[in-house]
Amino acid sequence: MARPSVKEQRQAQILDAYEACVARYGIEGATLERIAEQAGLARALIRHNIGNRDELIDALVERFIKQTRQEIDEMMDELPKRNRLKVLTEWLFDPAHSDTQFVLVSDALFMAAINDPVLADKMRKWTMEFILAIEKLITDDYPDTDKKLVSAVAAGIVGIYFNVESLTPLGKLDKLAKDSKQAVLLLINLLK
Amino acid sequence: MARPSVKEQRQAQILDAYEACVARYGIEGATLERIAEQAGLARALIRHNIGNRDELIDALVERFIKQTRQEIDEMMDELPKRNRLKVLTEWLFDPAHSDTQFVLVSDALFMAAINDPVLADKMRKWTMEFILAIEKLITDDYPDTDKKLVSAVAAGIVGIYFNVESLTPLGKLDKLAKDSKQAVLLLINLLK
DNA sequence: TTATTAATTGTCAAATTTGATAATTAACTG
DNA sequence: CAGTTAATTATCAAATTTGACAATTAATAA
Repeated sequence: MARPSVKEQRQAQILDAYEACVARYGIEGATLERIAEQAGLARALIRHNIGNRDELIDALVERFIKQTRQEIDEMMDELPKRNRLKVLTEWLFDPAHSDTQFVLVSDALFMAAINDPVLADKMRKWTMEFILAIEKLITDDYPDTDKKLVSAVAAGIVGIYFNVESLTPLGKLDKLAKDSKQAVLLLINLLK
Repeated sequence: MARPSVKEQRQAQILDAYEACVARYGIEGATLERIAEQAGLARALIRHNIGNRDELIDALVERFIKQTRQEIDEMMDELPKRNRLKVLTEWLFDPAHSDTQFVLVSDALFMAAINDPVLADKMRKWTMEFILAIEKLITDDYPDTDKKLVSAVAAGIVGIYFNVESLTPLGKLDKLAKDSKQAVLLLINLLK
């Protein structure tokens, strides 16, 4: 019939560039010009393939949630059958597994959510899913644990982890990262 | 001699408006026009009293650090002589003491610090001061505690607290706040 | 080869934001 | 009242960003 569509590749290409720009310049500083330059495309192609600014951030959020949900599932599947919580802790606080760009994008999305109730719902739900996954791990590793203890420890683990991730872009916080990991292990040891 | 200067009042007035705009529109969205409107002043007066955009954020950061440092000191002074850590925990997780605008401004400053090494140093130092204050409280309340335990618990408390504060602007996170407080209390109970 | 559909490029106008400076007004002192 | 200093206002030019649309080019099927 006609020329084949490359819309899906272009959309991915644009969102990749968008993430890089958000990480570098913040959500407001990620202008269409910069995104286009980062993607190696003409600015009009952003409009053609995705749309205006609002549609751009919508697309970014959707992809972000979809991707991270999948990655969390995969990570959970890869954990061993026993002692999963401690293995996960090693994974979470391993600097090699920290993705600066990912952290900056998620921070930017949380900030953007403050003035956008729809986005706020999505990010809240996203956070809750993560906490629930941790709670499930806890009850798997340590059944018969008091329900309130489970939710407190899960909230503590996630809080400490989120905080470290959001601060690490500042750099030079190795000690804080180590101490935070120890704090998480302290909480886990309460479950025995 | 001459007309009296109102520069100091004007500067405070402008920085107040700046904080309000940063909280509402983010650090990039806080344009000079919006700040001027929020302050009830002409845009040129911002330039006259403080300067351009860069000087504006410098002034904001300096005031932010100075003010919070003072507030932390005052808060510490107001704590009782015994059981100070638990009293502080009640204070930190009391919704009545949560200042949304303050949280949003500090979050914005952390984000801005990522591309500004000088600002990053200041925010890192600011964070460290807070952690050290907690560590001091711990050793006051529970002397003879192992040093590593002290720093781990302090990192945990601060991490959990910072995380809750940065997420609460999303709203509807009461359960997370309560669970987080419980997690902090769990850490504190390890000190006995 | 031609028709068809989509990708790509080019261009323009409107709105926003900022930096800068001149001109004017206000408050105080002697 | 006159002089002096600072506050305030008015206005301009430049740069940035965005939205929209027309024109062109490319790839495939019949």
